[in-house]
Amino acid sequence: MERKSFAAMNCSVAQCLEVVGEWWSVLLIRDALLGVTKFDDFWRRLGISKNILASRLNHLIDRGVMYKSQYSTKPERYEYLLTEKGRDLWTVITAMREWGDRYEAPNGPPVEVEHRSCGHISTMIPVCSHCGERLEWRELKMVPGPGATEVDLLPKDLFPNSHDDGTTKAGRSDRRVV
Amino acid sequence: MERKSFAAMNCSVAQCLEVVGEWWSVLLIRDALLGVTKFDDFWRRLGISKNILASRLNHLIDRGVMYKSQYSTKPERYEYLLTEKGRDLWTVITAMREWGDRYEAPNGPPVEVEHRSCGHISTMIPVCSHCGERLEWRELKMVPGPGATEVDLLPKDLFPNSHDDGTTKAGRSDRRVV
DNA sequence: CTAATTCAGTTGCATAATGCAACCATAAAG
DNA sequence: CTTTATGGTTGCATTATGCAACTGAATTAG
Repeated sequence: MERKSFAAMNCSVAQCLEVVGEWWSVLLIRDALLGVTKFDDFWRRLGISKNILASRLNHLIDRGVMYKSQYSTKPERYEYLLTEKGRDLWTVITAMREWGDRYEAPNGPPVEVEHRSCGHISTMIPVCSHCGERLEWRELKMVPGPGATEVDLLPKDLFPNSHDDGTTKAGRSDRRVV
Repeated sequence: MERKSFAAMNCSVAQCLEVVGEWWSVLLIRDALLGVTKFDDFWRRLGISKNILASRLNHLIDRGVMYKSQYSTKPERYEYLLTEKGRDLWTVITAMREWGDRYEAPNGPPVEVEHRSCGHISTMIPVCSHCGERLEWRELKMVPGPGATEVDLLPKDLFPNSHDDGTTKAGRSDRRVV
């Protein structure tokens, strides 16, 4: 009875969790984004067990989020660096940090962000890639994308364009959208 | 030897994980954002064990992310709804979904987002709350905020303003920033 | 009127996942 | 020559997770 994997779900959120959803993984990415690279530094900063740390780092490497780079030959030593795929998780980490700042930081944000190019403290405002207006949750409507498979079992009217007439793009399958 | 808690870390990312970092929690929020409200619907859509589901829902309620609302009196039944605190996690979920779309969706995004007010498929562009320019990770500089405590053990030059002269805002403690 | 179904869980048990501490190995430092 | 720094591995104890069976109240089917 191993822990159930999210890999079979046809959902990008689930796929993201499959990569960074384990305990500690997000904090490793956070620290890596701050510039931490060495096994011992991760270990000391986080207070994580060494076996778990090794396991997480290897998983992140397997999934292409980090890679090992040799920084010493005599005692053969490697540092752990983020790939572009890993660095692109900064939006996820930043969204989490800002949510935590708003709801779980009674003494105020422990860390703030300065936008170098304008020199001011900054938060991340989400705007629409098409019209540039600020995005609000209620303005968003989920629709099936090119990778969609089935749409049954979804709450009614979330996908009003699909009447389940059998003409779903990718045909029938045992997979589920979202 | 229980699973180590992140609660003692003075970091908003860790606090967020403390609320939604457990296995399944993020998928529950995702489905709740899609309009799923009933115990059985979560169970069927996710394939989660009922005991885990009950435990996660109660945790989310304890942390103020969801609440129970009675929708039937005769068989006393409740639905699970997101609070504003919970709905505000949409940025985190969306950032995860877009990352998954980019790196873990070989057949294309299973779900896309339409921006109702402009009518087009949209992605979330992060812009600076001060200058409105698009934010890039390399343009961001982490600085201690009002809730900062200690800054030792941090990678050098990440907090160049603090020379650890003992005048840190909140004084000495065993806590660590970030 | 009885049986099956729906909804919302709870309980028991087996198997992973996690945490701790001890240990290993190389090289540099004192 | 012993200690320290770095980067792990191994063993064992404790949690967390998953599965299936069960409870219980009310509604629906036959």
